[in-house]
Amino acid sequence: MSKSNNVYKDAYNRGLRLLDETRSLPSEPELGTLLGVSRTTVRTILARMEETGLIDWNKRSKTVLREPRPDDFFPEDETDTLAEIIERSFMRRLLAGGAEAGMQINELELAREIGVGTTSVREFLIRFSRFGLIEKRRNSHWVLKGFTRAFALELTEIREMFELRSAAAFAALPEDSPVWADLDSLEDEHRLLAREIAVRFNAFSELDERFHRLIHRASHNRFIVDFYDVIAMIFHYHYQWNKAQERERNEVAVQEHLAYIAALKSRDLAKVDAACRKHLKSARHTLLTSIPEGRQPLRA
Amino acid sequence: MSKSNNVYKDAYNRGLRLLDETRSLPSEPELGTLLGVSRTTVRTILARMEETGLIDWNKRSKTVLREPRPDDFFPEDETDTLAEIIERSFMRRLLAGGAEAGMQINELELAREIGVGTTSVREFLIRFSRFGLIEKRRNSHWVLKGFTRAFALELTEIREMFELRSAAAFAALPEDSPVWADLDSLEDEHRLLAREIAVRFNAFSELDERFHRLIHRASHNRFIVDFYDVIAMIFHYHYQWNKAQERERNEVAVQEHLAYIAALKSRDLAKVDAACRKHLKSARHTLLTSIPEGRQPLRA
DNA sequence: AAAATGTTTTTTCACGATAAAAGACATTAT
DNA sequence: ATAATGTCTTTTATCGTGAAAAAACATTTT
Repeated sequence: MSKSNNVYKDAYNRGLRLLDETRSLPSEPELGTLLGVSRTTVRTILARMEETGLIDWNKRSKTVLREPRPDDFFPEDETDTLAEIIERSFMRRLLAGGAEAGMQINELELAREIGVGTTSVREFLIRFSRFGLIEKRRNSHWVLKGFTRAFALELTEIREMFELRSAAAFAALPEDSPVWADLDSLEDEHRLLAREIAVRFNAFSELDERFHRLIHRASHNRFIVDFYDVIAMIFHYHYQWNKAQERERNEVAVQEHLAYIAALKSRDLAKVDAACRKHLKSARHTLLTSIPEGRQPLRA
Repeated sequence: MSKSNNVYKDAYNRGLRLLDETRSLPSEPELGTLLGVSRTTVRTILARMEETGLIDWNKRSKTVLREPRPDDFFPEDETDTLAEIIERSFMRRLLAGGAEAGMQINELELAREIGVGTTSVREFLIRFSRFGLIEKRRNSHWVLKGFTRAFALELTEIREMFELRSAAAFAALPEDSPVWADLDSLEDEHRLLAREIAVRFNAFSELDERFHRLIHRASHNRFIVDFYDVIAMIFHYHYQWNKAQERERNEVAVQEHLAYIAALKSRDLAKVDAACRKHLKSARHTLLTSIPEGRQPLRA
């Protein structure tokens, strides 16, 4: 086996959802942009849609014949990229205990366990190394540095430095910058979520990421923007395993975001700084309490 | 062909240098640590040394028979790792003009041109991507972002943020920390270089890196420490192609370093801050003047 | 018994090969 | 003439493979 056709399968599933909305599909290039794939893949998708009787396809005409049924969709897990599969397996191992700092990581073993080639695992580890959790020994194995309190402190130190700077840059943006509209709509989403927090509290993490990314982008600095990938990755997994008081935590965070947004809109740098610090402080606290480790590192 | 034996060849060359110093070689494990390779490689080296009549090898006894001649050494270029070869080729293309921003990078073409497999090129590009000069389009090619003025400004912005913080942390280190001794010996090296600057000015870049890495390490933050890799990489190539007023620039930098060191030793945070800022300002200026680009970005 | 050497096994590194996906070119339809 | 479709070519993603290098195990020497 060489390459899975998950790109096709994922695009096909997304394509099925388009059938509900229209009587006939647009042109091939248009579908390509819509689904984010090449025309080659679009044609493979159309071919199958015709085969399964979903559409009638003849050159430019692509008439919808019937609505897609649940069994028309490819199974969810066949649409994942290899990188996603490897990351999930790796993180499960890492968080499911038994992952002591200093432990060595074996490419071959990982590859066998996940059922993929070594090349993919190697590439994953190289990409993953920028998160600061693993390190390579020159022509030898990888070493796990562990998701420790020290790691969390180092991460949040940078995060705070970057976000304070980005927030200040954001507040200084001209009136006519499109980010203000983005901020307004994020504010609306926050208000909506605040009202429905009891039932939709788990929708927060996604909103959280969009909000912070918007702020970081104001820095106009690729290193700051890219660093948010590290934070996002950590918080993504953190949300999955630390469910304690999730509702309460998110409720507090939404309110902090709203205060933060208000401060940004005021363009008062002192207020922005205060609101930003307050939110980051509680975000750090949440992260730290979820790391079980008795002893605090020496450097406070 | 599968894997070159550059590890062996490089270790062999370094091993030859040991022959000058002793009558007989130490044990295999000891040689392994000394050369930074496994015992397997040590034994391959010893086998060849015996074959070429350099030593007499019988179990524990490894008697030196003669001094190594120049032709005993493997050629320099056979001791490079593939990663080094690829990086050099890539940077040469990137700096040798014709590398416009937005240009796309072709893995296969690069691999063919350098004469290596595609896997190695892919892995190199993934590793290299953290420098912020290239970016991957999801299941498609890489895009060159270009070594532009904007890049240099973003890089130096982070550098200044990190170094000011590290320098402050450094100055706050306790009296008995071993870094003060390191700083002292670096100071000596700087004084020595200052005296011989006329003839040894090109020894500065290596000293520069060691000095700044020492300071960054005081942050005790892996993200700050790792970020110096980006700076080091840029400066490494920058030094190679911008030779204008190299001697003068380095002379100034050495003096700035000495002032910076004095400030650190005084532990006066205000002085540290001032000396650090002054040096970083001229470093930024040097880097910026070497980038030919008329228009300055809008965000000043 | 501790440390070295001798031997075998495992892992890493790098390649060529192959299917999926993208992209380029030629042709046809509006 | 522009934009779509049809066809062919190139590139990317992934695997299995084999040599280099590391690591583990067994045996001998001090």
